Amino acid sequence: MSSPYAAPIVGWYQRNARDLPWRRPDASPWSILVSEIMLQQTQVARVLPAHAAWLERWPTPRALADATPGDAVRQWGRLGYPRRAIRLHATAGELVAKHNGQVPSDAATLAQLPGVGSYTAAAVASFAFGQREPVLDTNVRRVLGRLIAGEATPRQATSAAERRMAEQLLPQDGRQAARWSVAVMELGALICSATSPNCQQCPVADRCRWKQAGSPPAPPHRPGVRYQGTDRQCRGALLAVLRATPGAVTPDDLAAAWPEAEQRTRSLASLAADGLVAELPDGSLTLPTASA
DNA sequence: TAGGCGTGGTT
DNA sequence: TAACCAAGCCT
Repeated sequence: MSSPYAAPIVGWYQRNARDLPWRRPDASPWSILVSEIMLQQTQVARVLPAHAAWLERWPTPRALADATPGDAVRQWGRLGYPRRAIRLHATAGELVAKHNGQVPSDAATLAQLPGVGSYTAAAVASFAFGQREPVLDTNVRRVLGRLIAGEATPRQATSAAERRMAEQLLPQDGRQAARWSVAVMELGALICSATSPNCQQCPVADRCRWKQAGSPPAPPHRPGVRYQGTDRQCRGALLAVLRATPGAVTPDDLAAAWPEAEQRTRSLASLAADGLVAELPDGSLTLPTASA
């Protein structure tokens, strides 16, 4: 083990880890990639059924690439951030076109896929292929931030110091590095949570700088962003109509879902720019049926 | 780099 | 109950 934290945290993980489909030994890289995309800003409990249904329908990248982007958006359902469905479909196409239908094993190649950023690239390289990559998600950042820096919550942007710290803590062996990363993530999800950490159950509470400092609260952050009445809500309402309707919908159908015309028009344009909506020659709207 | 981007569970 | 939060990405 490469740090005094590894043994207690990995040991805790082996006793307390949830049994999740994408963690099973027989999980394919594709299954793991799909899970990582779905888990972006989305709770595990909501991802579980969506992931199972997605893999049942599209067990391989090639299967998804043969579907339309609209199929992907419909299957995505109400998971949120439907651009993820469009980008996952586009990724499937790239895997077929450039990677022989396979998920690449190195983080740099993964990071070039649409919808795959630094976190997801590292997670797939590590969890699916045992590559030695630091996996820095919000859980890891919070756990290490508390444990070592003594701060309640991470800053908004990942700092170079955080990357150095994650790198230094990472075991040398790739498989052990993956086990360490998933263990820290799980600790952050189950014990060292954002709002109500359960330090009584924490395997490293005796060496946590944040706890030693008396668990000081996080500094106040910027006023929360509203949702009611935003373009986001409008986009969601319009897309819900499109998902629920086989074939095309009329502009009147959309007007019924969101009466405010100016905002509706603007949101529809942004959905089209994202490749989430297509306009037919007769002026009706559909989910995209070909590559955007 | 700050802000936009969905949806639902939790407190 | 109105925030807050949830395995981020992109521009």
